[in-house]
Amino acid sequence: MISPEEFTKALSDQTRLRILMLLTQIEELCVCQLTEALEMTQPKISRHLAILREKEILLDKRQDQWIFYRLHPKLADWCLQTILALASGSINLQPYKTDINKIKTSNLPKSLCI
Amino acid sequence: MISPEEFTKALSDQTRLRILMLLTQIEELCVCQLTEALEMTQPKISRHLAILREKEILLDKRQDQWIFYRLHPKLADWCLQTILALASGSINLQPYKTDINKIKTSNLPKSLCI
DNA sequence: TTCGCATATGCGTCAATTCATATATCTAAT
DNA sequence: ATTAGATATATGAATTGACGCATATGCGAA
Repeated sequence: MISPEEFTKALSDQTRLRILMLLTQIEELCVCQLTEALEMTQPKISRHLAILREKEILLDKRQDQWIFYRLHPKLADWCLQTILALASGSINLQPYKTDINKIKTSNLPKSLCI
Repeated sequence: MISPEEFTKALSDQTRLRILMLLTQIEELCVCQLTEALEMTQPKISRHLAILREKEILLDKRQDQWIFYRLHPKLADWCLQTILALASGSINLQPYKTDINKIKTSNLPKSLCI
């Protein structure tokens, strides 16, 4: 079980916050969607995802050629409540607000388009 | 107004978390009480208090020879909710649990004893 | 097997953070 | 004004953290 200190350290980076805030609004996202929405290099996104995955804050799953990330379904309740409280303060601020809009207006990975 | 990123950075240190968790349980505490309960040097406690004070997460008030700290009464609701969510996951864990017991069994600053 | 796409990791560097120690400041009391 | 107690700040060493770039891995298609 993650400690409060490890948890807050995992949240104490804007890139990781932006990823987490998006995942409170949109159930799952693949690396390429995050790379596009946050306008960052793929290795940078991937490295931050690895930190959140190793702490079991996010869960990854491969689907075809993409790897999708979502909030870990077994996340402790206090962790989820913390993330949701941060989201309530973030989603109307930049850059978080714009991130969400970008994701919602962007295309899904090809194979998921019907 | 503090940004989500600044706020999570302010929480991402065990000493600062221990101070904050105590202040969710006990309305106000002076520096010497914190120094004693956390068993840390006074400059170390003072430096971490300064970080929380500069971010307006804590408010200080002088009373006689002591300076008391408490959660800032104008703290944004999402900040308070975040701190309370962390507290719900922390107060039964070490070292947070023991910190609270130490404070409750320790003496108050002299002038406050009736 | 080889190619191409999506994602992950290794490494060197630079910036930020923390700590211990020493010292300064502030207040109250003498 | 001096002293003592409480708290704050400055400094420098050591650690940690994030980044860019290059490269590796994993998988499906040809």
